[in-house]
Amino acid sequence: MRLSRYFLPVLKETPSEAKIVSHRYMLRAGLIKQASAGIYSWLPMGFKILRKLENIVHQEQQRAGHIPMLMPTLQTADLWRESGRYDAYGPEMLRMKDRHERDMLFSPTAEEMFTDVFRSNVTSYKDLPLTLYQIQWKFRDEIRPRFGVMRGREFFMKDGYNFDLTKEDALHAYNRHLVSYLRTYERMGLQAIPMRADSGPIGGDYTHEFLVLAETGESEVFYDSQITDLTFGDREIDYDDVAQCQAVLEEFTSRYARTDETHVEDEFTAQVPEDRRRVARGIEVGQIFYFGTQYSDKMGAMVTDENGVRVPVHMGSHGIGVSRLLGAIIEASHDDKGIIWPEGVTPFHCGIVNLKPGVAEADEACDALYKSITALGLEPLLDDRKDSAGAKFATMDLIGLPWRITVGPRGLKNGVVEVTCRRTGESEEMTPEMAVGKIARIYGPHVGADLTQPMPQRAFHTWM
RNA sequence: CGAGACGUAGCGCAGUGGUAGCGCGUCUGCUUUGGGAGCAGAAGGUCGCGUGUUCAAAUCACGCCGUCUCGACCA
Repeated sequence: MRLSRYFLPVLKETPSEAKIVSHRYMLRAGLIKQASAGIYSWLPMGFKILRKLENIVHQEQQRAGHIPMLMPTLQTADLWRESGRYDAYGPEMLRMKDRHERDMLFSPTAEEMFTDVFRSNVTSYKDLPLTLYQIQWKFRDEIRPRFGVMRGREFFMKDGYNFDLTKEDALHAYNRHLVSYLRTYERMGLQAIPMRADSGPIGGDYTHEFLVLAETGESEVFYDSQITDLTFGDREIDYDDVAQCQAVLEEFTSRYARTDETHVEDEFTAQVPEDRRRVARGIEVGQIFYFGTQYSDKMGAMVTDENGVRVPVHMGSHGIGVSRLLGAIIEASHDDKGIIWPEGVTPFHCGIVNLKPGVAEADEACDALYKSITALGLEPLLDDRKDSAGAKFATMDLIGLPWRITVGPRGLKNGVVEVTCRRTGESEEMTPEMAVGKIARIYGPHVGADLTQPMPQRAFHTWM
């Protein structure tokens, strides 16, 4: 993309309503514009990042064998009356009437919808296990939205629902989600720690929240410092291997890690040596639940087991706050000049700054770099505007592309361009060909090779 | 929802009863160009909305709406 043809309304000054760094930088970098309290328009570059995050979530969910679909945002009250949540939910649920005076709502979550789809189509244990999910806009009418997209009213969220014959099977689904979530966050350049969480009104003993450590986090967290040494890396995972998924869960959840909701100081001090005890703040970016037959009982989601007995299915639900992740990533990765995007989610893979647009050799060198990088399957952002060097660098630093190639007559005279790492600020001069090679090597692990396959041994009879 | 603050140009702000301002940004032209350049010119405002007080309201009073902060609540 050429900046002269893009739409990137950056701000030099910070709008006064933005209090935390991610909100300030999202506004200044031209990612979002507030439409009303807790509701945002996604400007082109913000939308691009949102789509990147969405794609990563899709890929990792499908790799785990989970099946994507899409539910309506506007739903009638009927199903919600069936589960009892229409009355239980309170004013957080945005309610409205259609022209026929029917009670409608903007979905804040979708247990009822998914359970209804399941019960209408699945009747035998042979069709299990099954995990359906969506990535869709949700609405919760928060009393006081704040912190930009970190706590909006409208938010983009992945929500998935597993349907299993037994509790053991459902717990495997729980583990599978934990593993896939660890992979997902790590691809986004985040370390998200699974912490024992409060199940809240949804009930059930099995629930973990995933928290990204950040000073501005909404939750206080207590953990064993050994946890932050754990990484998922590129280990091979067979999502159908029950023991393997269980082992990962144990590896990542055996040490003390809790939010303030479940923290018990005595257990903390008993289990963790003093030099490894950490108290910090965290941003919640996901949560997994096993809740048993709560919804299947109420809504009649039953299957016939191998003895011919109709039994309610065991369920769980699992969420990732996709729009919130933009804020979380920025909170975890920025400096005083702006955002620093991890390579896995950056809106453009590298910036090319033409210091002298209009000068033939600079224009030609930039065009050649642009074409070579595009040919690698990568997207460069070329700043070809006639503006001062300082202004261009400031914009590039603000929007946070992890790599920048600076092209000017001074360097070209010696046959070199400058490659700068946004994170470290280190620059290196090299030929344009070497610069392209460097960018190619950096992004090698992040492009291509994203194979996704559903679980091989399951055949669902209405799945076409 | 309780308490508090604030709504004036795209953004940041000044203007406390007498013709609507400043900085940044934007646009035009020229000169510039290795870390948010210079000169000249220009565009851009129902002063959140309504009612009232007054000869006169951005300014005072009342009501409403919106936004933000702290708390409670939440992904």
